[in-house]
Amino acid sequence: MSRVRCLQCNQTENIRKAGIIRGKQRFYCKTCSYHFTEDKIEKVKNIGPNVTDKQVSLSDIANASGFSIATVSRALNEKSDISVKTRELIKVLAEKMNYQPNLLAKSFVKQSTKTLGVIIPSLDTTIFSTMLSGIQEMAASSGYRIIICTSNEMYEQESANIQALMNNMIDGLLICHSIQTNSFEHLSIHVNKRIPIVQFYRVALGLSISQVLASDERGALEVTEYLIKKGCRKIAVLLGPKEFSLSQSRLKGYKIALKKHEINFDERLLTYVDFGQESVYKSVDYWLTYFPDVDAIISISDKSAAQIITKLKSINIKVPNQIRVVGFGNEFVGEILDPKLTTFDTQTKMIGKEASRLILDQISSGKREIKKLVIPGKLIVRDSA
Amino acid sequence: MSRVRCLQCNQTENIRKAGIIRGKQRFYCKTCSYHFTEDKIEKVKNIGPNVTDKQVSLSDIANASGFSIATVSRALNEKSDISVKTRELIKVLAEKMNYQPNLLAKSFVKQSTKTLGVIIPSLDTTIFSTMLSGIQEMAASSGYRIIICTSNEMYEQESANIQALMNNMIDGLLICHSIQTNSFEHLSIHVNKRIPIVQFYRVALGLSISQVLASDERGALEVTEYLIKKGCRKIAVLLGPKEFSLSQSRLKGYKIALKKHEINFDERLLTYVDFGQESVYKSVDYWLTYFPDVDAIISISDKSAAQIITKLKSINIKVPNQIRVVGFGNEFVGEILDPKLTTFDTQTKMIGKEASRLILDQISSGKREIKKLVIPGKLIVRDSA
DNA sequence: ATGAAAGCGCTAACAA
DNA sequence: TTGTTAGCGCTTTCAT
Repeated sequence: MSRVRCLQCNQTENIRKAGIIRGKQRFYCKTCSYHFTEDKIEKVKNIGPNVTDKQVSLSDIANASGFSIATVSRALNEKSDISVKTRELIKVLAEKMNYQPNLLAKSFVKQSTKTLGVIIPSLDTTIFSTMLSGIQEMAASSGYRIIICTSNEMYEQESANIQALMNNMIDGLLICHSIQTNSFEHLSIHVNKRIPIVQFYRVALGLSISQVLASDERGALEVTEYLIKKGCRKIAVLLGPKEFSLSQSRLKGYKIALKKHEINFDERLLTYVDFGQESVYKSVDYWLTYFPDVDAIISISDKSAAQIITKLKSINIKVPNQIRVVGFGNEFVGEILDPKLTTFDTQTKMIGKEASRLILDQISSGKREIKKLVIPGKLIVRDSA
Repeated sequence: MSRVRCLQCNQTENIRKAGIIRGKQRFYCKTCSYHFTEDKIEKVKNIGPNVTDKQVSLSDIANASGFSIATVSRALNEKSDISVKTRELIKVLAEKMNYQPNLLAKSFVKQSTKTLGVIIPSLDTTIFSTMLSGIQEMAASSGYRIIICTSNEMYEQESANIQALMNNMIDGLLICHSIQTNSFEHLSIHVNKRIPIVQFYRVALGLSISQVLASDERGALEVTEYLIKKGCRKIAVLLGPKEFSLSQSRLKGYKIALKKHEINFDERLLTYVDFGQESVYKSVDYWLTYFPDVDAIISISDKSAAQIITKLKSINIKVPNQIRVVGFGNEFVGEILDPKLTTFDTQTKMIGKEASRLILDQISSGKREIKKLVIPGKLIVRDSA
């Protein structure tokens, strides 16, 4: 059996040799129809697990200094009830012996890891990694690390991750639910535990857990009003999956704006997509076929907005002249689009930051003050609307 | 003193009230000149730290069942030397008592956390979060979690993070160096420790540490040759910071291609940027001023390529007719650019995956086989070149 | 100011 | 098959 592993599908089965290219063996993976070369895998040397020497522990320093373990611990932790002389002596010795505290032992006795757990649906979506960045920044500024788990939008994985993390691995949990998640017992059973929890971005209603949300409703309202003021009357909306609280909030804001300006709400102007390019393109086709007089499109994300504009341009519809397009999220892609994208900045990073701050507050205070925070966003007017 | 905190700069000083808007108090932060409202901060209730009840431990189950702690441990860990009857009995009891193992204690006695440490320069750059995604996927498939630290491109932070993580917090370390990092003692001192290390993307030469790299040299060579075949003779290159091994590798590939096709290398066609839009725009201005006959630009990243194209369009230079542009990385932005971006796909996610695989192999085998892996990429031909 | 000793929850070697 | 015991490295209480 071939020991070569496909670089694409990661299997060792069904690999065939496929000629030599530039002096290197080329392979073909039948499973995923992928050609590749083993391009420069150099095995330099094979040193054994020759761990140099054992980590020095408090007891080693105790032995070397003649003091007890307790005293050494006190000296190294800057406790007050110790003579300056002893403390300095021990610190110098520890330095010389290259002492490194075993954080695992420390965490164990304190039952605290100085680590936050974060569960997000995916790392491939800008919006999540941006929130993650905010979380990380805030956490780091308080000396906390973060441990990341992804649910891949699946309930099972989300649930398993919660369980694992809550078993003393972390001091606090930040969670953004998967699409699949629509029951919340896996979370609610942890509500009264030592470890605090904060939900962000996609949250469950009715749980006694702090939350940090984007201003979806208000955002949709502002965006819609802006378009109405520009003269639009037939405003289509591209939403995410129907069950999404996010879709519902945005829809609500949209409806309020319409009502306020006495425009009839037409359900048929809404489409619900799964974020794939396919479904976005389909939506555009659908609108143009059944509602050729559509004069604006509000998109669930900047990425989808970009796809919408690309699609419209490909069939020679002018943006914003014929159809105005607005996105959500203020991602980089909006800046380089042609025309530049008008978008509602949901302050994604701030959501992460605030969620992080909320949980750090709970950890340091020991209080379980339940807060619901809505991060205000703002409309970024550019050229597409 | 005001207790309101600025949503932008995160301070409580210098906050002024600034009128009422839609029934909500509006504020102004003098420090960072930012207006905001406290938009819907609801304090729902303030429950104390009423931890329901202590976590049940092995000893609780031992007491309840009449068996010893050791037997309970064996039963719950599916060890063989235990009667089926006892095992089932204990498992049922544990379930009933809602036992959850204390992972921290487990990690402590095993000195293994089933966690990989990852140090990356930033979470705000697509390329890093994409690699992270690859790392995470591979790790999760082997039951490992990942703990993320960012260096923010600073040596100090990188060094501190290495130190913290290597103190028994993790089973393996994956590191992508910061720009600032140009000495590597902070890493080399850990080479012979129990915890294996793998460098990826930005690596140090001369250390006995496994590495996973993008095929920068080959990529630049392919890209350059492609442009030459299209008839380009005056090919400018936008590089990252000069000290970057990445910049050097790409430069090398570029030079080889020129030499092969007997085109003179002109150092003045190179610019070195810091990834900011400013420096990219400046580069374009520079080329157009001093080398108006430039017929192609190779960019360090797709993001910069996008900025280059935006800039060229703004001064009515046609891409690819007058100047061809090629990016690196195959990011989403390239697909929606107009014209669509020709780019070299460095297989960013694969780099993460392979780095992760490498370290998992080292962990499970206990071997320290030092490998250098170059992940092959491929040219994606679209419209910009 | 310092030391002795208990204990955190679990695993594993050894004994029975 | 089951129990006893030591111990992982550290913190902390209680003596001295």
